[in-house]
Amino acid sequence: MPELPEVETTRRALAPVLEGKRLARVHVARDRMTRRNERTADVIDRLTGRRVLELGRHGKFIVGRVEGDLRLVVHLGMSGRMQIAQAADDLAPHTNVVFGLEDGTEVRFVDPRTFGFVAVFTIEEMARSTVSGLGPDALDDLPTSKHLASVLAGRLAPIKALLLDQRIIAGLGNIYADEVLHRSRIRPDRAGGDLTWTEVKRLRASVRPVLRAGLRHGGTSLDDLAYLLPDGRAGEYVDRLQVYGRADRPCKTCGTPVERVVIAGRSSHYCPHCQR
DNA sequence: AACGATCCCTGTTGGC
DNA sequence: TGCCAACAGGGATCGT
Repeated sequence: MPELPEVETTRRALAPVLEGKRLARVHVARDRMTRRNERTADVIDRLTGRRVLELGRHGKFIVGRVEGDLRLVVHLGMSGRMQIAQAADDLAPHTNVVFGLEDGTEVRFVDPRTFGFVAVFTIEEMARSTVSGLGPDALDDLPTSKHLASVLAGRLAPIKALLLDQRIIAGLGNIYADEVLHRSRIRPDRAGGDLTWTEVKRLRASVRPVLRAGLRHGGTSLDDLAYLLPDGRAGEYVDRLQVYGRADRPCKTCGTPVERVVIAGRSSHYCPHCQR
């Protein structure tokens, strides 16, 4: 599932291919992918002939600067992945958007479930979009424990749900939220406002190590149909997951069977012995 | 305001 | 064995 480590891995692979290059041709095979713009033609017309100046990221959103004060916003959704290919190469199934460069290189957005999207915004549109409502980036701009404690104070929602709220911290998804909570030794169903100061500090201290570990291993590929690296390789962090997807299997720390519960409509995995 | 539920979408999985 | 319902999940939206 593309979360911060997968998105950052993707961004790092695409940056040298796209930065400074002119988009000669933009093809959209599924209109749903451009639903954040009024019309598909807006995406195509605004990008065609313009150069991508810089490729950045905020949480799970890839945000590129494009000539003409435009922003290219890409979200991989849950099944999206980018491919770097040549124009003559066969198209993979569900290739929904193609960015063609002048030298024949193509960046292809493959997304079977179409939860991902491509948008091109003006600065004004950007300010009205959800991207501007994102909380600080979980890796590059992680809030202090103090700030985190003040945001969590009084909140009754389970900490797992709050970690998934992109307005609080941007970048954690279902997998890494579970992993962060395991490293923090905090049960996912604890009310956010009930965490002690010590627990908030432990939580804060766990976020970046977990994300960096994911990043080091190219992210998490649960199966080869969902997220893959732009070169086609699978992310290998899946082998190092402590709890996510490991229901009824032994906790790697203590051997207690991992439990699976549903919190805020998402499956949550935790060790009932390590996490209190 | 905060929080939970529902929907979107399609490949995969589990049950009968 | 074969079919179909259930499931997975990020984010938008809606109801309470």
